[in-house]
Amino acid sequence: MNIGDVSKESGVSTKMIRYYEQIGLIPAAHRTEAGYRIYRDNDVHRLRFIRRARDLGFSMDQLTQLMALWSDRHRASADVKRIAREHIAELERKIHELQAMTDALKHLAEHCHGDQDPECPILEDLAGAIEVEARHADLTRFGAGGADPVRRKKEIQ
Amino acid sequence: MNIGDVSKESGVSTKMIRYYEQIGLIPAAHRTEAGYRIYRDNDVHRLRFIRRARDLGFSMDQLTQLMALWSDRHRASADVKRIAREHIAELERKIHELQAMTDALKHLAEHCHGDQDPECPILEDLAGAIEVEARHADLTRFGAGGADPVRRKKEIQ
DNA sequence: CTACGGCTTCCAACGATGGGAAAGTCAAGC
DNA sequence: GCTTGACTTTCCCATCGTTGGAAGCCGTAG
Repeated sequence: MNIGDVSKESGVSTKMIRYYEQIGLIPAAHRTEAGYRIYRDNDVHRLRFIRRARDLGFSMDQLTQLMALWSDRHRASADVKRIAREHIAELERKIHELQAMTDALKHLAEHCHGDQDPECPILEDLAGAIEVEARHADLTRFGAGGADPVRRKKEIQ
Repeated sequence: MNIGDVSKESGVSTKMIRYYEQIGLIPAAHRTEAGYRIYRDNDVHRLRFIRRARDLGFSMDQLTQLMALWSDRHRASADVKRIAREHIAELERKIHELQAMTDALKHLAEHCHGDQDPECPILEDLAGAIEVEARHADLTRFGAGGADPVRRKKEIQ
C-alpha cells in the first residue's frame, strides 16, 4: 500500500501521515527502492486509532500515551481511564470558560436595543467596565473582563 | 507615556501593542527623536477596549469591526448587536462540539473498570468502532468518530 | 562614567494543518 | 518505446495570536 491508499482507508491526510512520522508519533515507514513509503493493514489500524483520538480532542501528548498503552498487553485500564478523565476535565474547563463568555455576551446583548440609535451597552462595556457601572449600575459585569480578567485567550484558542 | 506604561495601564503586553500597530489594528504611535513610541490616555482606552473584546473571545476581524463602530458616532447599535450575536453563535457551536466530545468520553469512561486489568472499552473504541460494536453491542458510539467523523479539530482548537 | 533597565527591530517558535512547487516514479494506453 | 496523467518525494510557506530572545540604542540614577 502506498501512502495515498492508507490515507483513504484511515481518513488521515497524506500530509499528516508524513507529519506524524516526522515527529515520531508513528514509526518511519519502510520504503521501496524508489523511496515510496509502503504500508500494511497494521498501519491503517494505527492511523484510524489516531484519527479517532484526535476527533475526541485528545492532545498529541495524550495520544502518545494512549498509543503506548494500546500496544501494551499488560496495561492497566486504570491508566487509560486516568488519561480520559484528565481530558474530560480539560474539556469541561474549556466549556465553562466559553460558557462564561457566552453568558456575559448574552447579558450585554439583551440590554442592547439593536436599532438605529448609537447608544449601545455592549460597546460601553468594552470601553470600560467602571464607567459603565457608574452610569448603568444595573449592568453588572460577569467573570470575563472583571477586575483581574486573567488572560485566558491562549488556553481557549 | 512610553510603551511600558501603556502596557501596564492597559494590560496589553508591549509585544502585542507593537503587533497590533504592525497589523494596522491601532494607528502607528508618534515617536520621540530617539524612536521611542509615545502614547496618551486615549491610547490606553483603546488598548483596554481591545483587551476586553479579546477576553470575550472576539476574533481580530470582529474586533476590527467593533473598533470601527466604537469610533463612529453615527453607528447603529444594531450593527454591534449583530456582531455580538454572531460571536455568541460561534461560541455556542464550539461549546456543543466540546460537549459532544465530553459526553462520548464520559460514556466510555463509565464502562471502563479502571483497574489492573488490560481490558478497556476506551481503547477498544479508539481501535475501531465496528469491531467494538460487534463485541460490545451495548456500547454505542456517539457523534465524534462515527461513520463520517468530519474533522472538527481545527475549528475547535 | 557606569550600570541597569527600558526601548528598538528582527527572527524564531509554538501546534496541527493545508497549499504548493519542483522533481522523480509508476502504470496504462498507444 | 514513448507519452500522459496520477502519484510520490522533499522542501518551503502560511495560518493565528502570542511569547521569547538577541543585538543594539537610549535614559537616568548613582
